[in-house]
Amino acid sequence: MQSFTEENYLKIIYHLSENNDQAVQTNAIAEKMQTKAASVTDMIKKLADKQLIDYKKYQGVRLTDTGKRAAINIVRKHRLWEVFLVEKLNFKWDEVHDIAEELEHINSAELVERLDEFLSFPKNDPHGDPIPDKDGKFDAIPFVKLGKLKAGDQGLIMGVSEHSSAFLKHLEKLGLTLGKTLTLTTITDFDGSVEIIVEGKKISVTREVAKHILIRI
Amino acid sequence: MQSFTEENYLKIIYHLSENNDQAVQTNAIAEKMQTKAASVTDMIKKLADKQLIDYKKYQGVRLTDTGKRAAINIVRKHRLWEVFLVEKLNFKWDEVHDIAEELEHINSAELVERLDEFLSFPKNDPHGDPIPDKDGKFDAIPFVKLGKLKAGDQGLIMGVSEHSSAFLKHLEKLGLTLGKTLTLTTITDFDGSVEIIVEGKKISVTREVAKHILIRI
DNA sequence: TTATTTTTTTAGATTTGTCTAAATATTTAG
DNA sequence: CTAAATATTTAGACAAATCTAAAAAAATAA
Ligand SMILES: [Mn+2]
Ligand SMILES: [Mn+2]
Ligand SMILES: [Mn+2]
Ligand SMILES: [Mn+2]
Repeated sequence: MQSFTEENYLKIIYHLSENNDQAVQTNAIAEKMQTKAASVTDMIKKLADKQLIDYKKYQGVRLTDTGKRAAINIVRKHRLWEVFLVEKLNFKWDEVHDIAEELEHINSAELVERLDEFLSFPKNDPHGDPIPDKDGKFDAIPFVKLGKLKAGDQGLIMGVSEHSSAFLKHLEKLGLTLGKTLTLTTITDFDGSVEIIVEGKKISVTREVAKHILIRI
Repeated sequence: MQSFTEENYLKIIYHLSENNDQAVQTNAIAEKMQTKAASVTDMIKKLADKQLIDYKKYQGVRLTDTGKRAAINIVRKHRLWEVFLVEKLNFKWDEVHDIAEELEHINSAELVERLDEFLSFPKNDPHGDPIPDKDGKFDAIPFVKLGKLKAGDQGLIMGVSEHSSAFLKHLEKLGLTLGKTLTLTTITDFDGSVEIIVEGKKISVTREVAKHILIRI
């Protein structure tokens, strides 16, 4: 079994290598963990000793199969707890992340399976992210970022790539929640902001925001 | 905020002083914490520095008001999570304690209040123990231990004073679960075991078991 | 291809919670 | 009331996770 800290490192390494199979750099981990590179090097050695990552000095790290399985299990728990908090305890989607950061470390396979069942085996969490099944399998639905759409394109909001409370509250206020259909009308060259229509209403969205909205066409 | 370890010490000190207002001894804490007396002395000093306990060398410890409030809040969380596990996730009463030992440290006042509401503000946990409310208040229902009843006495099983899985499974097998009515027919002088009638069936219960069954007459 | 910048690692300390062994205080028994 | 037994504390050490400062390697630029 891993400590909380080890689990957090594994999860962060997993997320950093999720969308590209490069080795993950010490500094990237340090930034996400909000710690110093020297501390990361220490922990990296420990995880390598435990065969949870492959590591060669100065070459960055990669999760081993065992490490990846452990990381995905933590992600699974995180997302299931988020569903629980939103669906059963009526939290809003911007309120659940920090609590799930704690709950994801609770250690009971039986608990996770029963929670999954209690929630009727949800496929996605409140932010649209896929929930891995017991065996770590999940299908990543393909998406395009709103910022990459062209004028006239139409699509469905299926997720976000930024999970801060501030960002999620902002989307909520704009009415840009999961499942909503939108049409892109104009792209402003000047500042990269986009005009969209959602439920008949015209909305302007800055480039920074558009970058983090995931669309299925 | 306290560390997990500090919280566990507070909870144990609370339970050790629950039924008598004596100061709690170092060795008693050490036994419950499954650690050494020297370690307890170290932690005691730390908790005293934080004004969570009153401590004079060689004199044992007492919770301060702040310490007691913190301890009761942990107990509240423990018991609410146990209700959740039994009522919502269909765990048995002998399976929930260890998981609740972890869940009780999750840190979110909002979560606790919403969980309480989700469970319809339960008054007792699956073992009959009272659940303190938000302000730490609860009423301890008076009870007599089965081992102290006299022949002919009748009563209701309202709790247990031993929470090991082995003990709870044993009770379950005997049909001695919360809410059952029983009548004591005979006390055996020889070994202190008692004969009882539950739902028409005659059962013999050893002294050791009878000592841990709480009865309301 | 050298020099500069960036990244990573090492060395040595610190904090938290624990331990063993030894010293000291308190309680119990004779 | 003294001696023995028990309970508690101190001293000194250790493992985990972190830090700062300095050294070393790698990447980038001139
Ligand atoms: Mn999250
Ligand atoms: Mn999420
Ligand atoms: Mn319990
Ligand atoms: Mn209980």
